[in-house]
Amino acid sequence: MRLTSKGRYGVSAMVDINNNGKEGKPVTLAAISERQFISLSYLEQLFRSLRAGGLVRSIRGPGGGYLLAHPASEITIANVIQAVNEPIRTTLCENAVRGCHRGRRCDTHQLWDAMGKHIYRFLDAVTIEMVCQKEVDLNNLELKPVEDIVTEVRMEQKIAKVS
Amino acid sequence: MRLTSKGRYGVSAMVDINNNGKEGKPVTLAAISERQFISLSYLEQLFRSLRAGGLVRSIRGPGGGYLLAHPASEITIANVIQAVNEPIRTTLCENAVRGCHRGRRCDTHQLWDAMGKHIYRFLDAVTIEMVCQKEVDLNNLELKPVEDIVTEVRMEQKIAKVS
DNA sequence: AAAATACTTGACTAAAATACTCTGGTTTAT
DNA sequence: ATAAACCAGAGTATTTTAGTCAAGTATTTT
Repeated sequence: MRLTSKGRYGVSAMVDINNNGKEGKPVTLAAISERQFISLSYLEQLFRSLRAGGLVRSIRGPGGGYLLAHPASEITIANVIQAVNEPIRTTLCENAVRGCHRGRRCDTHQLWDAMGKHIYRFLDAVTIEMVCQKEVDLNNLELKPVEDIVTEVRMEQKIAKVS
Repeated sequence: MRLTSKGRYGVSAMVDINNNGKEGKPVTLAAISERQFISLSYLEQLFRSLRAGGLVRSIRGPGGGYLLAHPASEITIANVIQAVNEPIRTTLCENAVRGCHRGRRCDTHQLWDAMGKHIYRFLDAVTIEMVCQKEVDLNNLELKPVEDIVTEVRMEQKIAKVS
């Protein structure tokens, strides 16, 4: 999983649908484009991925648009980010089995592995619905135990920004 | 704070010094270069930042090298990553005071803010010493309460990779 | 004093990734 | 039929990153 502004846009779009597509009315990409300041072409690209990931379904023709494929309470931020990003290519660090450099597991492997799990646990605990409900305190969530996290982590380039 | 492979290299180098510079002996960049597979030139660039950040001190001349400026138990991963990365330029999201787009705080602002804090709390809880002590379980750390976190968060491009 | 070792600094560059845009479709409701 | 709306792939400009190069300066050992 990569966290990029593509993922950010994906989440914004999903939240927009949940906020504006009440009563089963589909939301058009043109409407999302205006509200979220995302170009239509780029949205089309994003929704291609979201649709392939089973997160939205579309209704074609005039009056059509997009709907969430599941209740907002069942779609996590991790789901969205995973959907819009391509599968990963290994770059710096080989996978956990092979070790990091030339068969030797690097001294910091555990650290980056733990960090990735830590991030994932957060993103997996937050749903689209929670983002829409402003009163939810995202700073004190109940996270799933680490044992339930099945991901394997790699650190690549940019990761986050905390000034 | 950005998490990049530059930060990764920085942490590797700091861990290397702690592991190999016992008894107050300085560690040369050439030695780190060999052990960690980082080019000497690039290490020089990294250590310029680490030194400016007060994390290492140098001893010049033959027999010289670098020492940790503080005990490994007092240097956090957040410290290292902060030191090697340039100050941040705002791109997508304005700061917390100004709002996100044209004065309007975006619907997902809280989410990315909370995510940044979540990541920071982890990196601030892990010290160089902990990374060196393989028996520490980084997956179940005691984190500082959110109230004590003074950072402000922005999401930019790539953020993390969790396959 | 000379020489070797090692740190210091700034500028520069190549490669990769990202964030889009563009063009041309196809489907479906009215 | 027509228009709204989705679908798809290729392509491109920008940004960022990772890393190099060249030319120093400081310190210790011999």
